[in-house]
Amino acid sequence: MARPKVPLLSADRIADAAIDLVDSGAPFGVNALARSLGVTPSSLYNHVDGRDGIIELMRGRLGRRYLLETPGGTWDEVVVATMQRMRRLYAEHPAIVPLLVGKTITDDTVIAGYDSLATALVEGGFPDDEVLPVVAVLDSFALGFGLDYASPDDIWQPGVPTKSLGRLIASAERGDARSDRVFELGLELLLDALRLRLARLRDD
Amino acid sequence: MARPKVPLLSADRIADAAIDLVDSGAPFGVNALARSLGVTPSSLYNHVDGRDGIIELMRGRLGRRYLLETPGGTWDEVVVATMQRMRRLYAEHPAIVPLLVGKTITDDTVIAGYDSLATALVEGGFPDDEVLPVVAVLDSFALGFGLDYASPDDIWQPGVPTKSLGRLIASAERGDARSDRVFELGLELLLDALRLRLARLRDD
DNA sequence: ACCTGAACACCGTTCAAGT
DNA sequence: ACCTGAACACCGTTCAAGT
Repeated sequence: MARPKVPLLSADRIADAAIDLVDSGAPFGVNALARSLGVTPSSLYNHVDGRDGIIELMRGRLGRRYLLETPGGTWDEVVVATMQRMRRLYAEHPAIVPLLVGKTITDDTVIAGYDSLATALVEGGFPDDEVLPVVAVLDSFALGFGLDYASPDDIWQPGVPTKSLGRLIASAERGDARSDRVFELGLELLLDALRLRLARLRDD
Repeated sequence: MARPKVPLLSADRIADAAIDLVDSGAPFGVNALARSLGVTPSSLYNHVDGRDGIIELMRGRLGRRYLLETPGGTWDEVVVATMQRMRRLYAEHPAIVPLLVGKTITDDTVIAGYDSLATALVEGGFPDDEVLPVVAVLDSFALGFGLDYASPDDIWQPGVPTKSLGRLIASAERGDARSDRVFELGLELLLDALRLRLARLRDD
C-alpha cells in the first residue's frame, strides 16, 4: 500500500482506538493497537511518540471528553462537580487508570481541570499554602477510587479466618455499586472535613 | 552448575531481591531480577509463580515488614497507626506501588491489617454496612498518596498559562516534604470527618 | 529438587524502501 | 508525508537435560 492519499491514521484516531482496546479488556500494547487499527505497528510511529506517548494521548482525549467545561459556583460545588466528572471518567474507563498512574501530566485540558479546582479553593478562602495539598488529597482520593473501579470484584481474598473482614465482605455490595458507594462516602467525608477546616480557619 | 547442594534461591530471597531491584529505580522484570540474583531467568520458576507471583510475594514481604504487629487502642488510634505504617511502606518503597495496584490481595499479613482496621471500626461504633466502605476509602486514599510518593516531582507540567496552578506550584514544597504534607493533611481531614460522622450517628 | 541452556511467541522501536 | 516489512534487542515462560 505504501502511502495512501488520505492518511489512515491520526493522533486522535490512535487515541480513540487505544481507549476502545483497553476498554474491551485486552491488555494495552502497541502491537495489539496496530492490529485493531488494521495497520502495521511501525505505522503508528509516524503519528505518535511511542507507547508512553499513546498513553498521554489517551489521557488528553479522555480529559477533553469528561473535563472540558470547567464548572462554576462556590468552591464546594466546583469540588463536587470536578470529582463527579473524574468518577464518571474512571467508572466508564476503569482499565485505563492503572496506565495513567505515576506519569507526569502535560495535557492542557487536564491541567485546566486542576487549575479550576485550585482557583475555586483559593477564592473559597483556603490559604495559599494549603490549596495544592488539598488538590493533591482530592487527586489521591480520585485516583484511589479510580483504581477501585478497576479492581477485581474480590479485592481481598482472605485465606485465613478473620475477625470482621470475612463477615463484612459476605454481606457487602459488589462491583460498581460498591465502588459508587465508596466514592459517595469518600466525597462526603472529604467535603465535611474541608468545610469544617475552612470554618475553623475563619474563626482564628 | 546444575543443582547445587544448598539452593541458591528461595521465595523470600527472590522477593527481597525484587524489592531491592525496584527500589534501585530499575524497571521490574524477571530477566533483570534473575541477573541481580546471579541466576538464569528460568531458575526462578522453580520457586515462584511467574511475574505476577513475584509481585504478590513482594506485597507479602513488605506487609510482614511494615504491618505485622496489629495496633491496638481506640478506633481512631488504630486508623492513624495503620495509615502511618502504610505511609512508611509507600514512602520507603514508592516505585513498588504501581506494581501492586489492581491485583487481588491474598497475602495473610496484609489481609490481617485490613481486618484489624475493620474490627476497630466495628468496635468503634460504625454500622456494619459502612465499615467496608470506610476501609475502602482509607485504602483508596492510602493508595493515592502511595502513588503520590511514586510520582515524578512535577506531577503537573502546565504548558499553558493558568489562573492559580502555576503560581501555587512555584511556591510549593517538593519531593517527600510535599508528599508528607499531603498525607498529614489527608489523614487529618479523614479523621475529622469520621469523628463527625460517628457523632452524628450517635445523635440519631 | 533445583539449576542451566535452548527454544518460543511476543514486545516496543528503528529504519531503509516504496509511493 | 505516510505506510510497509525486515530487523533488533528484549520480554516472560516452557521444557528437556544434567546433577
